[in-house]
Amino acid sequence: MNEAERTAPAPQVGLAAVILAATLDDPRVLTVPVAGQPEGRGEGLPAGPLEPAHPTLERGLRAWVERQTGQSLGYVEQLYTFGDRNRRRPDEGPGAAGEGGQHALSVAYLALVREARPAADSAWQSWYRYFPYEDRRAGRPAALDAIGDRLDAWAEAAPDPEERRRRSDRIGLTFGAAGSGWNEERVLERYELLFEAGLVPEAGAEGEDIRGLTGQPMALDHRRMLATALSRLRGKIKYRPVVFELMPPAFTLGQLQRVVEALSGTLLHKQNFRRLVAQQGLVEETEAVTAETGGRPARLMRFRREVLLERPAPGLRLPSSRMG
Amino acid sequence: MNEAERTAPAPQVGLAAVILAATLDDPRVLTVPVAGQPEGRGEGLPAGPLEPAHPTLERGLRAWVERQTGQSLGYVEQLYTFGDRNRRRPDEGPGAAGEGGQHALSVAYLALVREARPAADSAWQSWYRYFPYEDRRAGRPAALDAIGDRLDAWAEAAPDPEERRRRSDRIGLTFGAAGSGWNEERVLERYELLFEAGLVPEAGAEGEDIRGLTGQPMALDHRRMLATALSRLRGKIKYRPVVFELMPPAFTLGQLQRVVEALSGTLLHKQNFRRLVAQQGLVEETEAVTAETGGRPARLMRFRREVLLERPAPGLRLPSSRMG
DNA sequence: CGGGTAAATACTCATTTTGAGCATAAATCG
DNA sequence: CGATTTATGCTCAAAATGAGTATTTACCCG
Repeated sequence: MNEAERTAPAPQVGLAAVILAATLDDPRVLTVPVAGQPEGRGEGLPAGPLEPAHPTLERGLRAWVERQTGQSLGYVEQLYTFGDRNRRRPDEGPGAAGEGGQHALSVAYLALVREARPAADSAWQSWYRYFPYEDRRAGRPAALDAIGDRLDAWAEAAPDPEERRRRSDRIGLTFGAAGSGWNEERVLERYELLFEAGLVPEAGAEGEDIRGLTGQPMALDHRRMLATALSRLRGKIKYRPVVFELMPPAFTLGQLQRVVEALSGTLLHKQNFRRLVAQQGLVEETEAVTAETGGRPARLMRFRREVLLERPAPGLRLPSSRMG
Repeated sequence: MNEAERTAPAPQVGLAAVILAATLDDPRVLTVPVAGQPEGRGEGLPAGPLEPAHPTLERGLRAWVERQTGQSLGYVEQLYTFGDRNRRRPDEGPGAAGEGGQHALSVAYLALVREARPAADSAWQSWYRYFPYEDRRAGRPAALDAIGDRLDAWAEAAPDPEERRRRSDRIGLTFGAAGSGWNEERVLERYELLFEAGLVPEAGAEGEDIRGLTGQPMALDHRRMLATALSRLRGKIKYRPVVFELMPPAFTLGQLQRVVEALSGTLLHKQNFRRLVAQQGLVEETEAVTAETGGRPARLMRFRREVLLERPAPGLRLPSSRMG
């Protein structure tokens, strides 16, 4: 049920799904167990080969997901197509698939769902389990210091000065150096950098401590797919009202903000956030209020679907960071 | 040399390239002749099957392009993976590949190049040849009236009122109805709509006049790939400095603006455009000036590559429209 | 060789859009 | 009741935008 078998004489085409949901404080990803993986890398994404019976790629994907997790998908978009040889471990060399051997492709999809009822073997996991350093809601994660040190060491170890400079520029660019700050969209670039620097188990890193730093690995190249999905979602949220795919039909502005913060991994200025949402016309009030939020009861809102027909590119332009 | 042969028992994986360049007033796409196509649809994109000898998808693509056109590629990014069954003509039904038959996938890439020396059989064509209604630099194209009429007729012809409303909402959304204006990024959505409405030869439309309205068709689903590329490029130009991949090493701000206008299909306010470029720190002056622009000589500028390391998301946020 | 034309470039100005706070309201908890 | 917590309303300065006006410096033309 995964793309591990890569020996057939024709290109193997696999389908994989990054299925995301969000509770108030945790963005979630749906995982399934993957057999035959190295120790500690048994978590993976729902996936399966493209079969002749599948009418389209997307329909094939939905079928696999439903079969493996029982989850039916609403919003789905294609993410990226990964070729296996891109993602060979440095120490593996040409390896199993061999030079001139067969290709294996994975077409990865992003899906956003509301309900999070795990079924069969599947389980919802916080995605910060896989990218702990991406969550800055409680401030800059301490692990970033250690990561920075290791990355710097990697840069220093470059064969020539030219390459050294390239590496440290790249570190600055992706992890935010002096001057330029943290860009929450660069999830994939950060993961790729860690991979190239050999700081993730997928790239051969050993030791338990590495998981504390760079997060839990996944089967095959699934963590890379997840990173791709987070980059896409964190970017898209700004110019398309996709968050609402993750929200219940009625919600408070506070809850909406919590979810956006959970996705982006940063905190937002509350008053400005609600001003933005309001003036964008993204939501409308319902008559109901809820007292479940702790303090003063909040008005329940609903997504205004009409906005899709009105504004050119409605999204949540994440009003500044910091501040509760 | 194209993905026409779709009978093998394993998924056929093809690679296709949308290679774009820009002269001052024309954005260009590199085309090659494709054999065995219906009358008038012999133009296509460089493409070829993924072969075992290709180390990665992207390298395979570069090899095909070089072989077919002699063009070597610089900037390349993956665009989208198309499954063939998505794109079956309504009148064809299950057709050749057959229910339960084999899939054919095409992984399409976008490439941006500077020089435009056509080689072998290839030819550079203005992309507005394929999407004439996308060029608004000389004002709203007159053809849009006729297109609008035909689309409205299609909406009217919907089987039920529900569907009719959906269709006309969609027309308004993509082609710009009252209220919401034209969004230059929706190239793909517009093409898809024309396809579904049967207003392009690829969807079975007959008659010479249709080309005057909706543009020249291409082989297979290549026009769809081109539309995908334009959507991507028109969007990306706003938040990444990709235009410079199309510019010579030194250029004037006027030339830069002409290219951006050519890509986006709209005119920009000159003074604001240069203010934007300047304050974004995207370019720096060279010592040279050129008198080749007509009036007062202009300073030659060059792209500041360092900006990639500084600003989070530098791009050209297209300062307003209208106005020379 | 002086006037007309075409760009390029420099500034101005009113509006909007941001980023940051302050202040008040309405619940719950001890 | 007073402290705490979240929701909501409003203000204000700084920065970004949209739309012009004005000036400079070529070339072209007779």
